[in-house]
Amino acid sequence: MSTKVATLELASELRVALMRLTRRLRAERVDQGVTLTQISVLGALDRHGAMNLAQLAAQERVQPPSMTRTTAALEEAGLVDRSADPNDRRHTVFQLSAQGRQFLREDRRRREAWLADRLDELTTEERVLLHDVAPLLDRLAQS
Amino acid sequence: MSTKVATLELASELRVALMRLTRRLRAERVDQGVTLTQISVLGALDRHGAMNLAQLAAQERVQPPSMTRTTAALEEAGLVDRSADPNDRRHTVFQLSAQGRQFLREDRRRREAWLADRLDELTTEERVLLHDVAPLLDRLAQS
DNA sequence: TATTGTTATACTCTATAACTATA
DNA sequence: TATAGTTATAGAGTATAACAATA
Repeated sequence: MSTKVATLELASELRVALMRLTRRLRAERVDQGVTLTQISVLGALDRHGAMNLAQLAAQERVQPPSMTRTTAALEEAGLVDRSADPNDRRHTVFQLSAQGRQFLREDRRRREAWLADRLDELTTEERVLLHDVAPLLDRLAQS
Repeated sequence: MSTKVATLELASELRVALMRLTRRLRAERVDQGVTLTQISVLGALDRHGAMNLAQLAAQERVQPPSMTRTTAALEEAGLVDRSADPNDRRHTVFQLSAQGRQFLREDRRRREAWLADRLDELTTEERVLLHDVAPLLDRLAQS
């Protein structure tokens, strides 16, 4: 089936492009000391409010031990607060600290500087294309 | 400027989506023992023929020491051959071995299985979108 | 001296397995 | 027993700095 072949080729092209761009992005972390993964968690807490570790791990599609590391780093940096859920003390609830909120606010102006600069060089059509494709990529990641 | 704000938001959405999907893809490596990064290098050697280490590193947008690791793993797996360039013995030329070529041939049928399955669930329009965006992502990675 | 590639070292991100605390 | 989270351990992928071999 030629449709299937096209799909396999597309999968290959797409994956290679994704890897290269992700690698490039990781090299461009703007703020030393706060990684892209950590910023992603801060953004999730900002969008969805306080969450426990399992919820954060599910949201970010990582295993709990990976999230333990990320939240530990964020807590040490003073960007999130942790508290035990009074109803079930096995749950650890994380939320943005005032400093974390401030970080996101400041970061919003300068983050993604490299990618934004590249996007500015694109045509309007290309930006529309990327805008349309972002939620699709996210859906693929969560399927 | 609202255009600039939109660009920053787009950069953020796009980056988060890229990270999640890349993470998901890395978790789905089909063939145990050969990683996605290694397959990417095999593909580059297949497309562009023999290359030295610096050329491979530039092609994959990594630093030379990173590529040294990758080629060492591929050589140990018997998937690439190395030889000294007779004209300049500082250059190490890498090429696909017969086994590496065979690996790519077999892999072509089964690789990207997870992503291909997901892509098959998409509409034709969505696949067209991804097909159009793949080279754009690659261009961004190389800019 | 300059260039190519490797080695030494370290950090990020991820995972699985085993453990602790709580329910 | 079952669940939530942490710790221990490991491996892939990346980087910079220092080095060896070759030009």
